[in-house]
Order: sequence, then C-alpha cells, then structure tokens
Amino acid sequence: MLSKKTQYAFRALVHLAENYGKEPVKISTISIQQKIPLKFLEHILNDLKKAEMLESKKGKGGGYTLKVSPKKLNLATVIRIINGPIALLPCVSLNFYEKCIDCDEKTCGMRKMMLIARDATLKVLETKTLQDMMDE
Amino acid sequence: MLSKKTQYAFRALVHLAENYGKEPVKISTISIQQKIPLKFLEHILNDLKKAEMLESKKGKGGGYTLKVSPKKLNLATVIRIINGPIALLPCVSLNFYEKCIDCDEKTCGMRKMMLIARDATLKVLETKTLQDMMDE
DNA sequence: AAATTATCCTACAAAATTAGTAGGCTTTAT
DNA sequence: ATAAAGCCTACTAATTTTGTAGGATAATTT
Repeated sequence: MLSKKTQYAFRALVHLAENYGKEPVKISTISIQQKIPLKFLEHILNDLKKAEMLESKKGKGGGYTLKVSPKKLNLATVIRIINGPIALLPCVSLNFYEKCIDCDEKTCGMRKMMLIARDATLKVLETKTLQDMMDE
Repeated sequence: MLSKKTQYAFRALVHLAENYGKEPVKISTISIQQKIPLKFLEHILNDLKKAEMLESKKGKGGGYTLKVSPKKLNLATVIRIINGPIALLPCVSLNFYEKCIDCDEKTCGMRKMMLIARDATLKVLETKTLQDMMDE
C-alpha cells in the first residue's frame, strides 16, 4: 500500500499539474485546498523538488511549479521518490535492490514469481502519467 | 513491499509443499531449516491454519501439513492473509476496501490509475501458485 | 495414569517506520 | 526595511512490524 505521504504527494502534483505553465502555487494554498497538513506538505514538496520534479521560488509571488510536462511524469517515478520500492521484494527491485539473506537468487522460486509480478505492475505505473490521472 | 513475516510464510509454505501428502512437519524443523525465529513462526503457521490453508496435529508425531494441493494455492491468497491488501490504495482493494477521505470515487483519477495497476498485479499473483514457486 | 511432545493462546516488549510539529534561517519582491 | 514566501534541522507521537515469554491444551507413548 502507498503511504499517506504518497497520496498527499499525488494530490499536490495533480494540483500543480493543473497550474502547469502558470504562476507558482504556494504551499499554503495547496495545503488548504487539498487538505494536507501544511508542515508535512512542506517536506513532501521539498522531496519532489530535490528529485528535479518541481521548481520553487522564494518570497512574495513565490511557490512551486511543475518542472516537467504532466504528460512526461510517470507514476512509478513519483512512487519511488516518496514511497520507495515498487517491487514486492528487495531482491527484485530495480531501484532499491538488496540481496536476500539465505537465498540463492538463481534458484529462488519466490524471487522468480515476484519478478513477474513486478514487471506487470511496472508496465502500468511506468506508462501512466500525471496527465492520465488528471484526464479522469 | 512484502513484510518479513510474509517472506517467512512463503518459505514455510514451500517447505510444507515439499512434504505435501507426507507426515506432518514440526514447527521446530521448519524453524531450523528455513532459519525462521521459532516463536514468530508459530504465529505465522497459526494464521495460515485459521485461514484453512494448513492442518495441524498436536503431540508426538504432530506438526503441520498443507491442506490443499500446492497447485491450487495461489500467491495472492497467501499475501492477503499475512501481508494484507495487494492494492496500492484502500479504495481499490477488493478484500480490504476502505473509502478515502475527501475523494469522489467516480471522478478520482488517482483511483482509476491504481485500479489498473491492481488488476495487472493481481493477474499474476492470482494465477501463480505455490507449485510454480517450487518448480523454479 | 504419568510423562512427554507437540501445538495453541494471550500478553507483552523492542525496534522500525510513518506521520506530523516546531522554530528559526534564507531568499526575494516591494 | 519589511513582509512573504520557501528551506533546514531537529524533535515527537502514533502505528506497525518483529519478535519473546510462559503457560494451557491435546495427543501419544510408556
């Protein structure tokens, strides 16, 4: 399951996507309209910024803007930044790989199955974009 | 990600699957051979038993046996019992549904995307069985 | 019947993660 | 200069995960 933080992140991103190309949006505006705790949202937007997904501007008239087109922002990328691995086991994660203890990867059946599951999930999450979320 | 408990569960189930149709296997045997903390494993096997997946016998010569054929035990079922929901959001979970707050399900784009992701993941996890894990 | 061997049950505890707050610092526009 | 925004570090509270402890219960053997 996605963490609450990740759900907040998606809501905020959709909000910013709706203002794509326009003036920056303040944290406080997003916080109120999307009902996300302000201080918590601060962290989330900062994480997204560090991941090059957003741009920010300080001072009056400042706020956040989406750096990339909503069409080019796929859901897997967001999840990885805020939520972590998408795979069901660390040993089949592309971006957060960790070796299992006491398990030979070549012969581990659990791993093989989770690889197939991962690929199926990723095929969706890497294809669908923020834009797809908005269109609905 | 699957919890450690779920990984333990799968290991234990594969162990029991290898002894399907034979004599019961003791918790302590599985604990040692699969390197799973004994007392923790007790809980896990009990959970699986309550879910009608295992049978148990007390006293000397006792232990656990798989109740169903490994071919008929799909991975989604196991994950749901030990790990919980497979879906990425509670509002798209088939077995652990919960309504989101401040969200109209008919128009929520996030939900639509997560529905598609869920279906893709489930198609694998509900098709693949314990037997498939063993065969590898 | 008593002893042994195994699961079953309830309660607890430690560790890790998630969710959120507090408060001051820095930058920018007016 | 001052006000309005984000930036940064640290802390706290709540929840979940990962176990442990110890006795109760049931079956088997002697």
